[in-house]
Amino acid sequence: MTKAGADTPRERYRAQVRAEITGHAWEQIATAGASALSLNAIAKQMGMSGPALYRYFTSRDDLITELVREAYRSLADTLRTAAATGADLAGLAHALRGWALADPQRYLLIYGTPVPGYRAPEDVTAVSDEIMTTLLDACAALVPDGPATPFGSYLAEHRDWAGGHPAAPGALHRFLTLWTRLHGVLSLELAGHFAGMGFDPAVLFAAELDVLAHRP
Amino acid sequence: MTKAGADTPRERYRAQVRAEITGHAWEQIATAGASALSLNAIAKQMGMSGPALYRYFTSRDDLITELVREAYRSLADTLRTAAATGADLAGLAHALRGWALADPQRYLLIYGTPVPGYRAPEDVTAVSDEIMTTLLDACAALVPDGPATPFGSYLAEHRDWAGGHPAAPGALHRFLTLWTRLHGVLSLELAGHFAGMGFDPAVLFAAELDVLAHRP
DNA sequence: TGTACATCAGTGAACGCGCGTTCACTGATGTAC
DNA sequence: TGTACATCAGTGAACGCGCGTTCACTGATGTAC
Repeated sequence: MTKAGADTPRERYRAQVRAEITGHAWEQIATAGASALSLNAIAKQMGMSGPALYRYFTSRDDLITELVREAYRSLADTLRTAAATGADLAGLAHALRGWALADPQRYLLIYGTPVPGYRAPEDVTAVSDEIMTTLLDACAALVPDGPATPFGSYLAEHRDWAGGHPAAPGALHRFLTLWTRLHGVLSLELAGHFAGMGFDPAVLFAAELDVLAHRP
Repeated sequence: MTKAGADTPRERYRAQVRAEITGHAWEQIATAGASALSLNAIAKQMGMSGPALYRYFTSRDDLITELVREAYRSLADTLRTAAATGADLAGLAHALRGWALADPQRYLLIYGTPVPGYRAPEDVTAVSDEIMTTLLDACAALVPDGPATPFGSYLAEHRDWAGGHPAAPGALHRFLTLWTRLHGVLSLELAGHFAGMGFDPAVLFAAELDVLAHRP
């Protein structure tokens, strides 16, 4: 067969080198941002010639795609693990914040300004959905449910994105505001826009989360 | 004298060419993002040789700085004009949204993922403060004022950023949540993260704004 | 009003750089009998 | 266990490209007497 899951020495070696490449790629992104990612620079760091990387990634875009996949996968795992160990909505939110602060450029790679001309591959939508579902579950588990709101009713009629999730309108509303509000605080913080303002972004984050845990 | 404000034909010509350069720069940014900005490409578009632009900007970073300045200036003017014609907080928010949607990359240039290695110049903070002040004024003008909140009290003790603005704690809280919440919705919308979700981002924006107009 | 001079916008050649990517190749690793 | 062959990781040279930036220059525009 020699298919995807095979575990020959060569396969293992390939996987290891691929991991080493993405490792250096993440370092590079953390330092200089995604637009500065260079295959040749990575090769140099690894003590290899540039063309060698083409054994592992068919192009620069292919490597970026892998990084995007890894980022989504990592966030989804982080949230799923937190949920599995009993975290409620607030716990998930703090897990999200921790994940974002651990590597700002990784967060910004998927939720920041899109790389111009780059289009995310199809298969990340599944992982992206997993992230949403985990958060949506936590919203639905909250009692009391969010009160009936005009926007909640509107969402109940535009819930295709929820993929058949049986969440009540209040939960849908809560999820969307959670997502956008936390992202608002996080992205401004990561971009340095609170620098020198004299308050702790963590307190603002907690305040926004506190509101969300009680009313949408 | 022949100082800054002079209006000789040559000065006017210089100003005009500078404006033409930034015009093409904005087009380029709107198409391919800030990281793809190229002096040579702009020169080609204008039918000039590359080095000619160095008569007008000392470097690529200098041009980007000018664009950042223009963006802040433009947003500050938009909000100030709206406020001067009687717009309340909701009116300002809609002006902000209109400004952002008119040129997404312009919004993202100042509020999106920072260009790696680029540091904004000192003198934009004044314009940035003007933007904040306009919004803070509108928050302070709202009645009833926001209720006393733990975060409001916290901000009252960490209000250096408000630059001596006589806003009550509730107004400070309201301003910060306004900023982060609207940015959260706007930036995700501009980055295309709501694409295919089946609801209208404008409705979400309006819902968030509606909450803010009544309680923080 | 006309001439002499200074200013300055724009050119073209050049420098050095790093990029993504291709290609024909070497040499080591694994497989089949 | 040993030999013949196939696979495949990695190299080095090369291609074409566009970038930011410098420099010595030409020629037009403005200024001073």
